[in-house]
Amino acid sequence: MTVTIKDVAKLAKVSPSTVSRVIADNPRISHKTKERVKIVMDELGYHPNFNARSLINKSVQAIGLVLPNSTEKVFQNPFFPEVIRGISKVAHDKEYAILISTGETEDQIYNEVVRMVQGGRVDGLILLYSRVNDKVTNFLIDRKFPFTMVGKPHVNTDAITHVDNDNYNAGKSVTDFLLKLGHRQIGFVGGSLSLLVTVDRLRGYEDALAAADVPFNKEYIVHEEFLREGGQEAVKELMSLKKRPSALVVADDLMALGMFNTLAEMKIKVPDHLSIISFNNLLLSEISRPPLTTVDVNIYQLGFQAAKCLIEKIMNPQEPAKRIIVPFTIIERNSCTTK
Amino acid sequence: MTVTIKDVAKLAKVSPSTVSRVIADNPRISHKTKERVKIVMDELGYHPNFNARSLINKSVQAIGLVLPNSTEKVFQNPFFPEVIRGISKVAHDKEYAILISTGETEDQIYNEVVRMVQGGRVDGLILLYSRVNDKVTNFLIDRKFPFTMVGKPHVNTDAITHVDNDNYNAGKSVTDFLLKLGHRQIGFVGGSLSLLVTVDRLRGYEDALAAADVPFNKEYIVHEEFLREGGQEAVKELMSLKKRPSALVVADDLMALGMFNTLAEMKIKVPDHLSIISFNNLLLSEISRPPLTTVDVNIYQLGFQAAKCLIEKIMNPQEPAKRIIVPFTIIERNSCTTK
DNA sequence: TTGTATGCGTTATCAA
DNA sequence: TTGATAACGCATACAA
Repeated sequence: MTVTIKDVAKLAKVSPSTVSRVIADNPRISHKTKERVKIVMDELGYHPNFNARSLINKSVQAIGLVLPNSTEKVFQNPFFPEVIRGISKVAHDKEYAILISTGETEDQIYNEVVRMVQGGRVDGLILLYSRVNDKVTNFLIDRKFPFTMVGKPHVNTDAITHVDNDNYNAGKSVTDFLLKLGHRQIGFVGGSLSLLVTVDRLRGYEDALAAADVPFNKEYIVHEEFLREGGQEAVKELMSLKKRPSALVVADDLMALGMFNTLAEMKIKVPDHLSIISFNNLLLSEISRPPLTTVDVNIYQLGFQAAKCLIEKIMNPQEPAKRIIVPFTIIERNSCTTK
Repeated sequence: MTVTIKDVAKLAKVSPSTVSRVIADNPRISHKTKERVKIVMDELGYHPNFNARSLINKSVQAIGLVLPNSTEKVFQNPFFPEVIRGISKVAHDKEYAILISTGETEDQIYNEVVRMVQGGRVDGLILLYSRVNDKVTNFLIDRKFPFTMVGKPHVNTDAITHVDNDNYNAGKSVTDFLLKLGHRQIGFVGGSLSLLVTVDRLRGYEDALAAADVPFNKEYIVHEEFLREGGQEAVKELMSLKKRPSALVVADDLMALGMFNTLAEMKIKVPDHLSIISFNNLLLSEISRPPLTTVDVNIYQLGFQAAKCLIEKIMNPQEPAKRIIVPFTIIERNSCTTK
């Protein structure tokens, strides 16, 4: 059916190994036969079989992306396409294929990863999240399988190459920003506490409050999914408090956006009645009404660097673990005002 | 290094073929040995090697997605993540992996596809575009390789399974919509004419004008990329005409959004001075100012159906070619008004 | 510089 | 019900 190395060999009147060497551009093959074989390859439309090759090389020239969740949910948030843009850039340059996980639950994803790795489907993985006690991470460490992480590892931080923002300081800066505007009732809307990004930013938030002698109020802390619905839930909760916050730190632009609808229904105006600062600087943060004051975390770079490090690691297993901190910037728009 | 079928065989005191049969759940193996082998597999942490298996099966349980362009560009438009959401849903259900193309130019993408196909990296492909004289399409037809298309094939329409909107009627409906509002100077901003979606909608637009006895004005037709910049270019061009259009049909929400900035600079108000109706009903069309009147083309379904058909085709090569038309709906918001 | 033989991990065929 | 053997397509050690 498909044309193999043998077909080429036969027609070129050489042995299969010679053809194989021509493909690998082995220097010990005469220029003449190289040419001849190449012509036959073209003629026959020969292309090497990846699976056969991988079987020997133990390399498939592919990297896998592990999402925190089902693609279905995750791709609702423009954060992920944007990381993938960065990843894809280097994958393409280095001629690696990209495989994406599709599992829906944590367990499904774990099993998928195990199959990918053990089955030899990928040479390395990028984890697009960092979670406490993550089975996937533990498995990969255990197997000594090459991977990098967007975010900060829960444990073995120094042994795992990862690309992250300084989320502690980001959380702090953002809170300081609101404090400077005169706010004292500042709410914090994060993702799950099992996500390290939440933990770090929350710590920054707490420390900023403490430094300003603002008492910490547990009721002001809410955790929800990084989706519009998450923002809606969060704001409902916070705005039903007897003492409403006057400003909010929100972990994601999409959540902030979700809040807008709910707040409108409640006749609460942003920023007049409630200041909101969020994270990610997605396109939508620029076009929303009001435009969001947000933290640009440089998503593209996050992906780009993670992919770059991964491929380095794959090509050279001795490559030491790295930590890369991508800088963030507060983009001031119109969702915050003085208290 | 990795544990193979032979290791399991040895420890379970059976032959490798028996182990293989246990994996395949072959009925001719006694329940007893099946259990024994399974225990050993667990013990050793055995997982089948995908590449070896594919070598024989000629099936890799993976589908490839071919983007019209570099991931870098394409993922700026939320259309694609949304199609992928639909695709991913069925891929996951059927246990297929997803590979995405990363090529930047048409030629690079073509070569990538050839390598994917000939190299046996995927069992089938989904083309996320439809283009005139597309090398990729021709190659796949020629090779009789399973693929489906989101969009309408340029040629061999009946022989290629594809999922599309009725873009002719969509273009017509949208133009009628503007005509009913009293507009006569209606501009059309599409993507490249090599994209069939543009061609179809343009025909609908023209026919609607003709039916309403509105003269067709060539100057009112502009073609740009499906990006914000594309919208900006287009609107600059159209608004520099001596006789400006009073309404625009725009091929994509993101383009429409791009127009907003430029129009603001020009002190042209939407919809007061210019009505805009666009396509796709992306999230951003809902939050933009003003919210966009747009056509919901049901992107998720487009992807979902394309994936479903592809996998059917892979599992049964006899499966006849299908055409699936996903319905569209005009979502009226506030970017259009009467003339 | 080139060819032969062997093996990668699995499945399928044939025998037992 | 199970085992031995060949084959999938390619790469490499060893020979020539």
